[in-house]
This record gives sequence, structure tokens and C-alpha cells, in this order.
Amino acid sequence: MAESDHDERRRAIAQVAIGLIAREGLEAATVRRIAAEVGFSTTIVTHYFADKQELLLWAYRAFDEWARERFERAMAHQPVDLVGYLMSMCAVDEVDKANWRPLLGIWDRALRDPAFAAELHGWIDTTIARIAAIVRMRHPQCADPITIARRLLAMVQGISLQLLFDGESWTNEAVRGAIASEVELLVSAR
Amino acid sequence: MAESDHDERRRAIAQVAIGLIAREGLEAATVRRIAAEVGFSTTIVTHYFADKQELLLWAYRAFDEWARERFERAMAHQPVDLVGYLMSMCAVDEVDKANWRPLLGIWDRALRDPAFAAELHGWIDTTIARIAAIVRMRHPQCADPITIARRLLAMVQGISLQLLFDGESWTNEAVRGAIASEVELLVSAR
Amino acid sequence: MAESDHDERRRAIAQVAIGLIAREGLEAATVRRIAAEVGFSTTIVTHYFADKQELLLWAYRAFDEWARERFERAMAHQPVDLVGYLMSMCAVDEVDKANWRPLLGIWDRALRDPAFAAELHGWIDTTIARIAAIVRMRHPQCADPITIARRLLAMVQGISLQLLFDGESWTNEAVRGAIASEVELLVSAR
Amino acid sequence: MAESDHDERRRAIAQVAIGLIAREGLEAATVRRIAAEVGFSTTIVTHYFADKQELLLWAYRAFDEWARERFERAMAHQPVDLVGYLMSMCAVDEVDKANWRPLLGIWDRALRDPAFAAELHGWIDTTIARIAAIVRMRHPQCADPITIARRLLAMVQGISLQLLFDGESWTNEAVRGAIASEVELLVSAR
DNA sequence: CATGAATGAGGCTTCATTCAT
DNA sequence: TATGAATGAAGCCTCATTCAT
Repeated sequence: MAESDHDERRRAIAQVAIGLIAREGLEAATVRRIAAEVGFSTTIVTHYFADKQELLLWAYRAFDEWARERFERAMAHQPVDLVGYLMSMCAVDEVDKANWRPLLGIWDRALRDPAFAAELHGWIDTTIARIAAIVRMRHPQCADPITIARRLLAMVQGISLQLLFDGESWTNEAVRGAIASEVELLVSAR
Repeated sequence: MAESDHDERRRAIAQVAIGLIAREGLEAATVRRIAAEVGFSTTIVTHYFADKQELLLWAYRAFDEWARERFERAMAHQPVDLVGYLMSMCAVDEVDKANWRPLLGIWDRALRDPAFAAELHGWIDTTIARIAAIVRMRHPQCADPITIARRLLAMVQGISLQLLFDGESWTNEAVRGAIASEVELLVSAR
Repeated sequence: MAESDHDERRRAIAQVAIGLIAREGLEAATVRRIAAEVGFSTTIVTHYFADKQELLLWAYRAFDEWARERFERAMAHQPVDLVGYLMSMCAVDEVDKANWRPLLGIWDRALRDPAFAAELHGWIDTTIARIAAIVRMRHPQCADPITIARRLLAMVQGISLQLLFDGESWTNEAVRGAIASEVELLVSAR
Repeated sequence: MAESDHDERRRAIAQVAIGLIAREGLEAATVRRIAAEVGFSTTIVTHYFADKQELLLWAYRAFDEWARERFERAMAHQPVDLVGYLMSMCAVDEVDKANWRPLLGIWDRALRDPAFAAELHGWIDTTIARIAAIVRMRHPQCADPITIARRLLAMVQGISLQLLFDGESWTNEAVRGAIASEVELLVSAR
């Protein structure tokens, strides 16, 4: 399909963009740099994307994709492991950090750009729903899995933020311990 | 003193910058815009700051200042209220949000700019030390106040991040409840 | 060829630059002025040259080109006329002056800028080699044509310098007489 | 005298300027840099000089001063040594080079700036008169000492130019030999 | 599908100068 | 005599984008 070729290309370009953002920040991700890394002319961007904004949205969606894969992998694991899933979301190793790093700039943009805000809200809702689904599955007695999930996500975000700035601030064991105790606290008697 | 006039002016300009960043983002905080808001010519910025970077560092330090004042206010309160202090750090109301909002862009920059990274590390260390000081004061039995403080800060950051994106995601009561239970969990038997 | 169009354009812009330098000096040759004289937007310069430095190097090379043509013309003349060639290098008429005039600023720059220094060294070496070639051809008995050539070039430069500052300081006959006697002195018994 | 203090100060500032020009070129000699090296505020320049132009003229006159001293030293030498004097004018050692180096930029400026052109013409006339005076003294039989002096000056300038660009291009002996043979040629039978 | 040419706006910084003190 | 504050103009460069090919 021509259609899918088009999308394929878009995804490839977006992937280059996200890598660039991760390495050098949102402001380094100029049309020129992206085009240069893809190996094409700058006009390629205008050709495949209406806008730089659209390109960045595609780039951002790569993060969603990564999150989705991670969730599916967690669900495939038997028995489903809530703590393990939450840990896999944190910026514990270099690969994870590379996925978190571009987010700060995009989140900052989302504070003012409605299109990015919508995208971000979607991601938050989906992520919470995923965590809640696992909570419901493993701890059916829980009264309010959504609220629990929101709090667990906050913890994941808070820890990841610190890990981004200082990779030594949390050991893997510390992260796991914190998440485990948090899960226990939340799913137990309320 | 000429000296303090100089610094006074610098602070004023930095304040304008931080407001601009909060409202329109780091990339909107151009020298031109800042100068325009201050009501002077562009060159005024070069007059008072060696660099745009220096200006932004001054702007960032305004956040430190705000944090310091908040801490002192908390310490003045008797008895010192750990949960209250942590809550006061969250982006719960509009004023707090205005203080958090410029941070995302600056944090993003800190991921690549050593000067900002240093500033950020300093802030994190100081903040953790402050929280730990209160923990030590109120719960002398705690084995490792620093680790506890780090985890509490992660929670504050995680919650604030969500509040920035969606002010409705956490009610004040939800924030207070979460923090209170977290504190209780951490300071109790370990 | 797209390639040659590119170079063609570069040469055209460089030519405009060299004219501007000749008329108003190196410091008047700003990107803005050059672009204005070319009749295009400022960005055209960045489009065709990586740098202003690169543009100036192209401009300087126009002088090389002019020197080369002059040499070839001299060699085409039969019998090859050393004194005539040296005279053609001097800033005797308005056209020659226009070619010498931009050089002072560029030479000054060459005192500190390695790229220009390299260019200048190349020009000196080539010019000396050319003069030496004629010396060798016309006066095979000469022991050290290179040294002779270097001294003849010094004379050409010294005279041209004075002519630039005061067009009346040397009549054409005076220049010719000086060069002729110098040549005779140098090629005769040693 | 207040007057002479004023002039003293002017000379001091001009000296700093000339040093800066020698080291980093005419365009580096900004009011700011000069003031910084003098150790005063920038407004000092406006205070002691009507203009930056006036400052540069004072700076240029330092070269005249150097030339005058050199000439007087030569005249004090007995018997007066024409070849020695001409050699002392060339950029043979580092000190001499430091005196020649700022000239290129100023000469370039003289091509377009009448005030500098006048200054330069004055210097050329004076220099030629000085050389001619020695020629007349040592070789009274010479028909046209002025023309001879002009040609000798051209040689000095040409050689110095080459020495500025490439300190290895002429050994001291080569310079002396060239000047000596030139003098002999010019003062002998005509 | 892909390009190079060209643009207008704007980025930060530096300049020489003036003014009030 | 000397200063710091402030300016307007201009410096080079980079941006995202459009257009004709």
C-alpha cells in the first residue's frame, strides 16, 4: 500500500527525531538536523508532515508505542507481576533513560500546546488504566484501583525523574523495595 | 550600595524571565521578550548579565529562593508539620503551579547543560536535607531519614507533575491523604 | 550541472564582496551589505557559504584568479617580457589599484587568521615561482632565480603600496625604470 | 600643567591601543577592550578623545614617534650609516615586527579615511625626507636624492611586508645584502 | 518522490556613544 | 575626573517554511 509506505516513512523519520531529542534535546531537533540524520533534504519533512508540530507528535507517539509493548510483555508474563511491570516503567537502565529523556522537553511543551496536552492526557489515562487492570487482576479486593494506579504512576514518575538527573540516586533494589512496599500499602486494608 | 542595586536589578530581570517562562515556556524567554517586558532595551540584559545562560541561572535560583522561604515558614510553624510541609511543596494551587511550571523546561535543559545540572543537584540535595531534618525531628526513631526523604520527594515530584498536566487529577484531600499514608508507612516499623 | 551553477553563484557573490571590500573596506563587507548588493535576502549567503569566512576566502581567491590570468597573458606574449610582467603586477592604473585595494585588509587579517595566512602563503609561493620561471627562461645564467624573484616581488609590493596611497608618487616611467634597473642589477654578474 | 597631564594620559591610552592592535588586529581594538586594558571605564575614552577615530589617530602617531627615535639614533651614529638605517626600518626582529603589524590595518583604513590618509602621507614624506637627507650627506654627487629615497623606502616596505607574513622569508643577511646592493646601484653612476 | 533556492523573522551578542551623577 | 546605566544599530547566524522544478 502506498498509504502504509507513507506511514512507514513517517515512523522512520519520527524515530530519528526522538533519538535526536533524547541525545540533544528538543531544541536541537530542528528540521535541518532531522533531515540530515535521515539522509534526505529538509523539504522531506514538509512533504511527509504538514508541520514540524505534526512530526513531533509522531515522535512523541513512539513513546506510547514503547509503553504499549512493555505492557504487553508484562501481561504475557505468568503470573502477571505488578511490581515487575512498574519497575520496567522506571528509568532504571540506560535504555529506559533514553526513553524517558525526550519526555521532559515534550511535557514542557504540553504545558502550553493543546495538541501535546491531549496526547499526554491520553497517555496518562491509558497508563493508569493498564496499571489498574493489573491491580484488579491481582488484588480483586481493592476498592479503587484507578486511584491506586494514579498514585503508583506518580511514584514511578517521581523516581524516574530523580534517576534521570542522577543515575546513582536510586539503586535497582531501592526502586524495587520502594515500589513493593508501596504496592503492599495500597492494596492492603484501607 | 551600587553593588546591591546591581543585584536588585538582576533579580528583577530574572523575575520577569521566570514569569515569562512560566507563562510561555523556556523558548519564549528570548532576550528581546524579556527586555520588552522589563521595559528597557535589549542591551540591558547584556549589561547586567554576561550571558543569557547567566540570566537563566538567576531565574532558576528564584525557585530555590521560593523553596527556602517555604521551608522556613514550615519550620516556624509549631509543632513542625511534615505532611503540611510536603503538601506545601506540591503544585496544589495556582500559585504553586506557577512556580513549578517553569521547572520542566529548565530540568530538561539540565539534562544536557552542566551548569543547570549542578544547580539542580544542589536543589535536590538541599531539599532532601530539609525533609530529612524534619523527619529526624519528628520521628527520631527512623533509621535512614535521607532515604525516606528521597522517597517522599519523589512522591511530591510525581504528584506535582500530574497536577501540572491535569489540575483535576488530584484533589487537595487526595494529595494530603497520599502523603500522610506515605509518611506513616515510612516512619513506622522498618 | 547543478554543481557548477552552485559554484557559479558563489563566484558571483564573492565578486560582489570583493568589489565592496575594494570600495569600502573589509569591515564594510557585512553579510547584509553583500546580500543587498547581490539583490537577495541575507540568508542567501548562508545558503551558499558555510560561513562568512568561507565567503571571504572565495573573495580572496578572486585575486589569485586575476594574478593567474595576468601571468598567462604575459607568457603568451613573445618574447616573454619580464619587466612588462612585473609592471603589469603593479598598481599602476585604476583597474590594478582596484585589485590591490582589497588586499590590505585581507593581508591584515592574514596576520592573525590561519586560513587566510595559508591562502596568502600559497599566493606568495606561486607568484615567486612564476617570476622565477621567467627569470630562468630569459636569463639562464642566473644562479638563484628564486631569491631574485623574491626581491623583485618585494619591489612590486613596495611600489604598489605607495601607489595605493598616492597615485602620483610614481609615474609609469618611474616604475618601469626602477623595475628595469633592478632586473638588470640582479641578473647581471653576481 | 593640566594640559600635559591630559596629553600624557592620552598617550598612555593610545599606547595600550597600539599594543592591542598589534596583537589582535584593528577590529579587536574596541573601546571596551582598550578601556579594560587601561583599567578604566569605557567612558574614559569619550572623556579623553572626542571620538574613537581620534584615539586611533593618536595610536597611529605612536608609530611616527618610533620612526623619529630610530632616525635620531641613526643620525647620532658616526659615520651615519645609510644601509644600517634602512635595515633598522625593516621588520627584521620581533620588536620591529610588533611595530609594523598594526600598520596594515591602519593603512587599509587610510585608503578610505581622509584623516588617516593625511597622517600616512605625512609619514611617507617625512620618511623619504629623512632617507634623502642621509643620501645627500653620504653621497653628495647624487642627482635626485628624493627619488632614490622613495625607491629605497619601497624596498623597505616590500621586504617588511614579506617578513610580516613569513619571518623566514628573508634572513638578516639577505636583507642587508639586498639593501646594500640597492644603495650601491642607486648612488653610483646614473 | 524529492530537491535546491530563497525567504522573513528572529536568535544572541557586540559595538560606539550619550546621559545623569 | 570618572562612572555605570542605557541605547539603537548592527553584527552573524539559524530557524521553519514555501516555491518551482
